[in-house]
Amino acid sequence: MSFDARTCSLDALCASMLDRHRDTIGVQKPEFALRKLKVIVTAALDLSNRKGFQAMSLRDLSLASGVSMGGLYAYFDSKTTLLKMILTEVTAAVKRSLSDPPAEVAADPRAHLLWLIDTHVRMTEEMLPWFTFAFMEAKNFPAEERRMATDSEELTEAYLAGAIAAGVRSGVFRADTSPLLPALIKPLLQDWYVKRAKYRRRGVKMQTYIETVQAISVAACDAH
Amino acid sequence: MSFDARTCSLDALCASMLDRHRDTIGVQKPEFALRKLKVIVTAALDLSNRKGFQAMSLRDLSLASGVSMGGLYAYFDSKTTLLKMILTEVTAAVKRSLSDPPAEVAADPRAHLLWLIDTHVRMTEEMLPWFTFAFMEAKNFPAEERRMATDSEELTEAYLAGAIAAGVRSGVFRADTSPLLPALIKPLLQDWYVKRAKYRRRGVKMQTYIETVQAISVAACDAH
DNA sequence: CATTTTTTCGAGCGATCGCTCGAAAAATTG
DNA sequence: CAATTTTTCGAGCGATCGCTCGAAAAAATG
Repeated sequence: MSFDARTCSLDALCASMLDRHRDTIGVQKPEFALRKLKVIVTAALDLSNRKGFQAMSLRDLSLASGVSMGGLYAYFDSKTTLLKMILTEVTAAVKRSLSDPPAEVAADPRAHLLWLIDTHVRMTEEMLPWFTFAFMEAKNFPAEERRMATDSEELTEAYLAGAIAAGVRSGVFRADTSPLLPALIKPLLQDWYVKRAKYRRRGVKMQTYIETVQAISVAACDAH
Repeated sequence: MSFDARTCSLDALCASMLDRHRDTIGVQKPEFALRKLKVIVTAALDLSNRKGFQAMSLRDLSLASGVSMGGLYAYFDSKTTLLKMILTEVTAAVKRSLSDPPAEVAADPRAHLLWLIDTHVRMTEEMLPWFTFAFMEAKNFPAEERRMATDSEELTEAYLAGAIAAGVRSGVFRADTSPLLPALIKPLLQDWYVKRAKYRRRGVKMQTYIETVQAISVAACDAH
């Protein structure tokens, strides 16, 4: 299936969070819970992305979200749990969005590679604060949460590697394509959200960015 | 001049720090000061890169370096000053290493581009913990220090852009080379230190990495 | 509307933070 | 070796941290 932005909306992601943790979340009524959770998560991503997750105090979060200190703890039992909840949704969204390409795309390695690049950039654009949070903060996370982030990154790289390997086998990509290529396409994809402010400042359109990364990637492996 | 690893050693960088801040550093004798400063900086980079600069407490730093709390403040007057001192050395090292290529390299745009890539990777390898600190932590820095980091990044990109523009003018690079190319070579260079652990785990040699990034970059702009 | 349940609140707890400062230890000097 | 300077030390200060919990407010119930 092609990329569906609706499954990456704030609403959808918070609803999923609520569902995944309905046993530990103290608020019973979904309409109450969803409304507040969205406010909390929005504020948490914003504060974290500006000062770092560690530097975001729960008093900051309380003030920014308008939810009292005690109120916050109806949604998570520790600051680390909040981190894990957000991280879980990001990694799930990555897998959901990249795992099943349209049939006609999956059959064609070059199309598959182009599709992965296109979908990844669109997904990160849609979930910008989530990705900024999950992968720029990752190195300061506790061990278990850091592992979640790196596993998710390696999964993306594995999808790229799969498409490229298939292309090499079928002859549309050169046999001497560098084995480092999948690892190096990854930072090209990540730059869209890591340096988002720079590209915005320069007026770079998402479509231009996608096509440039696609061109660089294909030029590095295409058999001409 | 070509890349000189000696100017990027711990000794050289700490000596430079000492010189730059000799008026605010309370320890008079250089032999005392340099020895301790090296220990402090080494520990600070290590702790910061594992837990984040914000999360590194000065008590952690005191314990890891073997220098007492009070002793630390003979070298900086605040935690932010320590940050700024390290950042200053990194940005100076970038400018020093990349600003003047050998004459025969500067005259040839393709050689210049290859040289910038080679030199950047070698420099970041030599100063690995410094770069990890300066650019992975940057987004959580106070405004002024964050600006230092981004300015340094833009300087590197400007060097790449200069070499590529010269190549386009002289016809060795295609006229329709993407204007995004310099911005996108940057994350390829950064991946060497951002994901250093991954490349080490996979046994990727620095020379292989350099050559692959060079090949991808040239393939994206070469006139064939 | 009285009662019960659910949600929200924020002052307060112990721990830890960046940082200071007077005294001890070490090195230098005459 | 006594006197002086330089270096090192760590307990303690006020502020802030993550987190708790009993009470108030709001909503649902009968």
